[in-house]
Order: sequence, then structure tokens, then C-alpha cells
Amino acid sequence: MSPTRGYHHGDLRRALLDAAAEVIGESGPAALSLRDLARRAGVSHAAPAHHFGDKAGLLTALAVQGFDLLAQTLRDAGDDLLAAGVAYVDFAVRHRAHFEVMFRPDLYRADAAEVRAASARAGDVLRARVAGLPTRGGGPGDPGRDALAAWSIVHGFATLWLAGALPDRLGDDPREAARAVIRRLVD
Amino acid sequence: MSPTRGYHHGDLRRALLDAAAEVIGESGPAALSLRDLARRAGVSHAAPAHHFGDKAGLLTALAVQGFDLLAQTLRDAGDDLLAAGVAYVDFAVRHRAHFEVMFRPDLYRADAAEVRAASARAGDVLRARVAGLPTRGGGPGDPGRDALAAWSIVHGFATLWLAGALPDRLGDDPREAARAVIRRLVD
DNA sequence: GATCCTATCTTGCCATTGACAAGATGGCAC
DNA sequence: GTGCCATCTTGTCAATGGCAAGATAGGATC
Repeated sequence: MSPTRGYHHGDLRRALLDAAAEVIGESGPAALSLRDLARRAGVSHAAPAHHFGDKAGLLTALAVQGFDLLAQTLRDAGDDLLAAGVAYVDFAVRHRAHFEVMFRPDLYRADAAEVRAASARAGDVLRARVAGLPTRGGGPGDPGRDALAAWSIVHGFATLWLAGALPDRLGDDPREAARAVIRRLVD
Repeated sequence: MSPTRGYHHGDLRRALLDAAAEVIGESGPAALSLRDLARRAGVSHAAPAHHFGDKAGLLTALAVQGFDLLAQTLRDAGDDLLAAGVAYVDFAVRHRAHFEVMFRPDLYRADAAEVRAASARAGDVLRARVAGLPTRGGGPGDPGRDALAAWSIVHGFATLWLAGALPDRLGDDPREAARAVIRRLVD
């Protein structure tokens, strides 16, 4: 596509990641085939191996990309906790493939250094946003507990939305529906 | 094993489902192989096809089993919302394979009548338990919204726990950790 | 400018898998 | 006892992931 630069045949690594995100987003990770990706990119069936080693390697790269993308999304959402929560759900829906892979450690090498680093970066931003959550319950309010509750509610809503498990009456705008749910915890 | 009854070689359908749950619980759905299941059961590689048609058919049966198991688990937990929430998380951890498949509709035929029925049964119990959740926010309190928030928080916590995404300091007792998080919403 | 070097990609190959077709086997109804 | 049907087996095929060995190109070095 974009003739930015090229070695042999173009920006293959990027093309493969893009194609993988598209396939997974449409049909799930189980439908992913390295050979299909190679066909889409117009290269031989063994070309992906050079960039990613194997299937897990490709998904590892996708997960890293996803964590970085999530961190950026949360940063862009600003300091408001509600906005950050909505942005989390919106990220899951817009970058469905990345989100699904990120939280499925059996699909990739979750213990790889790059993954741990990217995951930690996203976690830092997440925790920073949650710090604004008001405590509740009369007691002193455990910040870790509160952060976990906030993360759980947005992650759960996003997961259920992607799974198609939620009732139809919610409509087709995940941001709107998520906002209402998150308010239950925040207000 | 148990010589309860048998046609040709024993209780194959059940044996296959059990083996599938074991494999998925240990290595994830991606590692599931029909031929491996057949080997474990001591039958030929084509035997599973007769009971489930194909891989999606087997996972469909597993999902149905899972929804029924979840409904029973929630019933056993009693009327208390907190207890029901903890039971939901506990179910996800104890029946990891079922839980993972249930909310991954791309792996099976989620539109099958048996699935819709079992899913609806579990949903009924879930909604009944959530009915006890106190509303909040000064406004009239939307019961649907509240139920969604409760479901989201337990589902999110369970998913994050299974993904290994939660910090180690939570220990190894998901029930204990879940209770604290759910209290943030309930108390 | 020639040569080397390395990253990139290709061709060829093999074991495994899911799915299908056709046949064997055994219990059960009648 | 005979036919019937659910259950299971054997045989086969295309597709896949992964490995090994070779081809190709672009740049570095002299």
C-alpha cells in the first residue's frame, strides 16, 4: 500500500499484524491462520515465520500493540474516571481483536519481557485514572480494592458486550450503555 | 470407568465432555483436539463426530452444560446477592473450561435452541438474585442498570482472575478477593 | 566496482488435525 | 431369529503449523 519503504516486498510485519487484527475481529482468534495471512499479504506461506517465529509470536506482538494502544487511549481520555471507563469499553469494541488477545494469555507468550512492559505501562495509566474514585462503605476505603472494582466493572461490561451476552434493549452504542453502568459505581 | 451402562464402549459422550473440560481448563480452548480426546477415551479418531458432529458441536454441548451448571450454582448460593456474586466467581474458577467457552460464542453455535434455553435459565436466576441490589444515585434507580452493573463487576473480576491479570497480592483465594470487590458495589 | 553479509522471503517437506465417506459391530424391537 | 439402527472403525483428503534448505536483494566493506 503506502510505499513508505521496503526491503523485499513491503511492510510485511505491519501488513500481517493488520490482517491478523481484521481476521480476529471478524471471526475470533480460533479462525486465525498464518497461511491465510500470508496469502492476504501476497507472500509465501513461510514468510510470517521470519517476523514472528510462530503463531504465538504473532499474537504476542499483537498483544503488545494492544496494551500500548490501550494506554494511549486512556491517556487521551483525560483525568475523569467516568470518561476513562467509557474509553476502556470503547477501546475493547473498536479494537476488538487486540482486546480479545490481550486477555487470553494461553494464546501468546504473556511472560515475554515486551508484554510485561507494555502491560505495566497500561496498568500505570489505569491505576492513575482510578485514583480519583471516591471510596465508600463507611470504612477507610482500600484504594486497591476500589481500583479493582472499577477495573472489574468496565472489563466485565466490555467482555459481555463483545460476547453478545447483553440484552438487545441496550441498543448499539456501547459508550452510552457503559456510561450508565459505570455511574452505578462512581456516583 | 463406572460401568453404569454402555452401548459399545461406554459412556463416550460424557467421557469426551469431561476430557474436553480437562484439556481446556489446563491449556485453553485453542489446544483442544478432537483426535486427542478420542485417544484419551480409547476410541477411534472419528468416534466424536457421531456424538457432536464437529468441534463446534462438542463445544456447544459444553456450553449448555456450563449454563446449567451455573444456574444450579447460583441457586445453591441462596438469595443473598453478595453470596451469589461470590458463587459466580467461584464457578468461573472451578469450572474454568465451561466458563471460558460459554462466553466465547465464536467457538460454538450460540444460536442453537438448547444454548439459548440454557442461557436463559441461568439468566433468570442471575436476575432474580440481583433484584435485591439497593439502587443508588438519588434518582429512581434503574433495575436493569443495576443488574448490569452487578453482572459486569463479577464477570469482569472472574475474567481478569482467570486471565492472570490481577496482582499477586490478592493471594490465591478468589472468593475472598471477590467478596471485597463486590462489597464496593453492594454495601 | 567487486565481494561479502545479513535480513528477507521462497520452495519443499512432514506430522497433525478436522471433516467426510463407507463399512463393521453389537444391542434391541419385533 | 431377523432386521434395524445407533454406535464405532477404517480410510482418505485438504488445510495447517512448523522446520530446513535455498534464493534474493540491499547495504557495508574493501
